[in-house]
Amino acid sequence: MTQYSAIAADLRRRILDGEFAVGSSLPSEARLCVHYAVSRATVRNALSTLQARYLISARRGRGWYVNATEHTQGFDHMSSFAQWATEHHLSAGGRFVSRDHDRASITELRALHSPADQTVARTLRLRSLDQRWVMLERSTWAPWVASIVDSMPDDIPSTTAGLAESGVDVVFTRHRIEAVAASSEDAQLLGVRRSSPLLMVRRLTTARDGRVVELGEDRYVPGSIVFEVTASGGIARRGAD
Amino acid sequence: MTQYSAIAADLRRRILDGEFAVGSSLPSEARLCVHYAVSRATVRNALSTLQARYLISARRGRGWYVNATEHTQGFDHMSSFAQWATEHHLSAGGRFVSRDHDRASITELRALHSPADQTVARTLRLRSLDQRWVMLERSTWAPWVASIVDSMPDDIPSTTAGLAESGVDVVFTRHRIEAVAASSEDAQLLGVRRSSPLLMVRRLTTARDGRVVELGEDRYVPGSIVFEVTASGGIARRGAD
DNA sequence: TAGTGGTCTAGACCACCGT
DNA sequence: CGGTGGTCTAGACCACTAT
Repeated sequence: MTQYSAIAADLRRRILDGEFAVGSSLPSEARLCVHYAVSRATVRNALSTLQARYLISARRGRGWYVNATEHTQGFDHMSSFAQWATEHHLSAGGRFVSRDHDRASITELRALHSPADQTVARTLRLRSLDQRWVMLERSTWAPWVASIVDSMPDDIPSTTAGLAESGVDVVFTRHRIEAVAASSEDAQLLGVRRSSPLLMVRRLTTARDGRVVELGEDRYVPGSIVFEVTASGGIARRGAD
Repeated sequence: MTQYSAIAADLRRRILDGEFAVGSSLPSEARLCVHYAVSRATVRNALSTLQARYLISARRGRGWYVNATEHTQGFDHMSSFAQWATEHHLSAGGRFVSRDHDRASITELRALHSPADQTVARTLRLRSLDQRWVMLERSTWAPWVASIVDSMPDDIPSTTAGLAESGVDVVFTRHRIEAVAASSEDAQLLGVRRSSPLLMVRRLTTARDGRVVELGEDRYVPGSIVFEVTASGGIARRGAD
């Protein structure tokens, strides 16, 4: 435990305990330096971590103010389905419904940054949360990871963890969120009515070296998972660029 | 322009120009200090701003690596519908369909942090993007802003801007994203079929002093707007807590 | 072992805010 | 004006990574 993270945790606790109410200001950085007996840089490091989570915000010449009493998990911390579940003390499961190899479509090739005439792996996977099927995951895997995906057991709980074991670190994901009507296949596998609303998340995951790993399309049963985002409004609160 | 933001901008330009490819490493912090003739703290401040945008990430003992060449707009920059539209060079419109005063429900009172037996303002508003109706906005306004909302013209393009003119700065918004089926009313106003899928965003907006301003529920026509999030994966890349 | 990023110190000057 | 946060310096020691 570093000093600044201990200070951040303590300040967070004091906010949750009500010592610093929403809308009120924190002690000045100088006072915090004295109180925690550290340098100003360390105090600012602690405050920055709370600011990054939108718990507090600073006003030049005035002080640090409390935005919220709750720590809300934003997309910052969203990674893989399984990782997310673990962090929330839920058990994530998965089962491959089908795995095939196929020629990539032109759209896919462009998205995968792959040369023409490549064979990709296509998978359909049911995913559960606490033993309840809540999501259907359709993935197209880039040729260079297809064999790794092939070798995974049918009930692997996390493909991201499986890839990591093979030395493929997923570091970057872009999510696009939309709403769609359930297809017949969706409805049957997820146990919902046809054309009932599903939350669809299109993902593009990238490895550390920049290569595209997977094109994913997840369809969630409404109510099973809520995507939550906390954002500070106003204009350009972040310092730079 | 501060030094660190200038350095961040320069590094970003060099990444975009291809001098540092995706997956490759940046010069070490020490080299960057020499190159830009600044102290290490300044270099790290610059790198942090790029890291916050998921453009680069660090590996202890190894160096800084380029994640992506693109700057992707995430929810960090999401504020009000109108502000978002303006930033994307789209024209946002709005029209109040109804405005009423009503007793707050118990759920609403708790969410608004309001004492019992308060009268809230309830509004239903159609919102357009480039002259197309794409969203239906149901809002419950806290008692202390109800009169401000009452005084707004029917076709006000941005209630957030209207509130700001009255001295109410919205600084904090929590979004919860789900999928729902269109009700009869939704279908009629948005021009879609009943029970067709809509993207629903529940919002809680808060003023600078911590008071809750609005409870909102937005329903988007699919395809009109895509919510996009870019996130770095891996395990707890952020320092603390 | 040499080089890297992660953390920390003890100062400094500045722009901005309220009085 | 005094107090606040924003930026910056010139060091230091540590944990981790590669060779």
